[in-house]
Amino acid sequence: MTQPTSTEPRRALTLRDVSEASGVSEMTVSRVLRNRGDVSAATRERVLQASRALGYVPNKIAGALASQRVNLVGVIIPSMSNMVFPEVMTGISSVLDHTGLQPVVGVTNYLPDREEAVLYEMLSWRPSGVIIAGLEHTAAARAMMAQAGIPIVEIMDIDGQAVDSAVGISHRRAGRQMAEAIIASGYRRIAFMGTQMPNDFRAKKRLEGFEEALRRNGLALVDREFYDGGSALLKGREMTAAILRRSPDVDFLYYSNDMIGAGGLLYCLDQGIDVPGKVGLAGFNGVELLDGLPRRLATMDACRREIGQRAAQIIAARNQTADLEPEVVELFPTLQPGDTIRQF
Amino acid sequence: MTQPTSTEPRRALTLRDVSEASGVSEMTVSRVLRNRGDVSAATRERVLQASRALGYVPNKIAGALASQRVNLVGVIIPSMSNMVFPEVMTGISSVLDHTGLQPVVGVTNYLPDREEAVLYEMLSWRPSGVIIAGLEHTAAARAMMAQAGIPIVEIMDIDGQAVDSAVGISHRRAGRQMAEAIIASGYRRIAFMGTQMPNDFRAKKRLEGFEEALRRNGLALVDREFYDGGSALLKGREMTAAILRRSPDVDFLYYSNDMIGAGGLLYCLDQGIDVPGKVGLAGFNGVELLDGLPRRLATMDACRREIGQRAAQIIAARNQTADLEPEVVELFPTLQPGDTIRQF
DNA sequence: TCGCGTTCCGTTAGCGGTAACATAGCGCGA
DNA sequence: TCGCGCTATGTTACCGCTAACGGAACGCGA
Repeated sequence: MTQPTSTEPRRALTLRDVSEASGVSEMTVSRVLRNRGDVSAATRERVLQASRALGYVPNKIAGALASQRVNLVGVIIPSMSNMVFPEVMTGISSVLDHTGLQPVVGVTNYLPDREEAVLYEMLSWRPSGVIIAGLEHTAAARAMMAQAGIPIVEIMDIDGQAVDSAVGISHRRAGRQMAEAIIASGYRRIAFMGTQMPNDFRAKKRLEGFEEALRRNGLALVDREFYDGGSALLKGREMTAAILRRSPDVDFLYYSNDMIGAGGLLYCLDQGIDVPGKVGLAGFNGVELLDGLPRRLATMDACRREIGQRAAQIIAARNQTADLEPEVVELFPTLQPGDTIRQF
Repeated sequence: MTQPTSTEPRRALTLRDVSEASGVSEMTVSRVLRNRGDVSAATRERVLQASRALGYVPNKIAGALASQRVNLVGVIIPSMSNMVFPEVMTGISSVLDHTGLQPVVGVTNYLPDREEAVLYEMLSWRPSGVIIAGLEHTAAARAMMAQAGIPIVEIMDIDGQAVDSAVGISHRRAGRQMAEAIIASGYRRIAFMGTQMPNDFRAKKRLEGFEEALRRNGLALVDREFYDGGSALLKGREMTAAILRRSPDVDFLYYSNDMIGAGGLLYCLDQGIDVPGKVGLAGFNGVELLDGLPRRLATMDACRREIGQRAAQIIAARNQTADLEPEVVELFPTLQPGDTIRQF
């Protein structure tokens, strides 16, 4: 037996090293390490011991090239820092963990060009599937996905045309529903606050649905405010202050996400404003943060975890059974009225 | 020119396809696509056109195997959902973006065995480096990192022995500092709230440093409370309520993270408790969430972004220049007293 | 004893790129 | 005109592993 040489990593170990150390062919070592094919218990043990003793780590690059199989699933999302995608990731992982597939994350910062670049980079690793947020992509990105020959699942949104499969909610409908609930509770002078980001298509669709429902009821937004960057909670406070100063007669504040909604809520409570009597508030997403607020903000959960799970299931299924049809899965968010909408 | 066959992805394209379409050798195509070696402007253009027309995406698996170079950096962190690691990721990306290196994230959920598995999986892709949170790992994980022959940077913490390089702060010292500031402000009956997690070594070290400083001043914690799971903001409220009920004479609440600290602060304000007169509060991390709170929680920023940047810089430098020495970089968090510690 | 199916393991030929070297063609000074 | 040194391109030999097939050794029923 050679020296363990724990301090000298020099050349990376290969199957050949393990094969020599255990006196069998490389192929047999490969079989043992992948649990594939018949190997006697005795040799298996011998190989495993040699492998462990040497500290051998298989080279998946070579393996993937030879077998034409990669156990990676690309996940492309716009951001990691806003509470919503981490939960999607949790859903994805919870399903993938049982399948031998592994998620690899890429972040686009809501930039279409960056999305295209990340996608290109991912596809160049020949993953078993791709999960990507949204239905809006550059033409080139769309073409790449169509050509890739692997399952693609577009998540979060279903208001549009999917390249392949899709799992999400209708943000337009979500906006509409919230507007209807607000109107039904008797509010009439409604203002909106949201992000500046031109590429947050889902927020945009929610607002469209919201305004459409207002219009159908003979109403329109009385004021609106946008922000970008910075602490969302703080921005929520600031925008709310600005709106209430500018339009003191508003009776409802609709926020495009819970974080700024929470900021707005804290501001209103600070100011001693009667919530939901004088002013009602609502956000979107159903983040667990809200559970700790002094009053529960009205919101709609976006089914984030389930979206992740369903998307991962589609990839996994398509990977096991070829020729499955693309599918579009619509989920339905539930409205959580909380304590910031008047109840009758 | 053959049909574009936009609907028929069948067999994946290879260099050969592009080579045939453009009438040059595969090697030349490879050179063009990697911008390496001399190629005449004319052929370069021809190759690029053919490549684009076909929608060719290089196979990095084959490329990596042949060149023995992989532009990936493994990043192994315990969680994505607690505000702290996303910012580390931002720091890492901001540096790596300029280097051609790409981060690949793995999440361990604070489980050592899972960390070992994730590390094994990552190393099997032969990355150019690994950034991993913490200094505590299984023996096998430690051995793998020592053997890997690539730069390894352990981040967040420097209270311990690094395998290779490290970038972080001393959590023990951070705890000590906070305790000293609290004591200096005249608080004496101090309680602690934190996570249950036995594997959050950094939180544990902060508490150790904190208690040590108390001891040196003839003090000890008068009460403590632990939680796990659930909405941190809510847990902060609940634990704070429990402590104040159980030990009504406490005059300071030290939280192991800002999120539960924020929950505690909201609770105290709800209850009309005089903060910081009757009760002072402090957290840890310096999350931007705090900016939106009605009162600014005392905290210490953990240098998260800078940790990510420095770690990425080390990997990038080691990748360019072989034989650089391992380094341990200590960063120094600053105490932000906010509005929840008495000032004289 | 023969034949045949099992079990177990080895051999061969790539996977799709790239490093390293080979070579063709050209300009240009002696 | 020759030959040298470029530049632009092609050829060859892998990288480390696995699919597919081959074959030895053995057991067992006829």
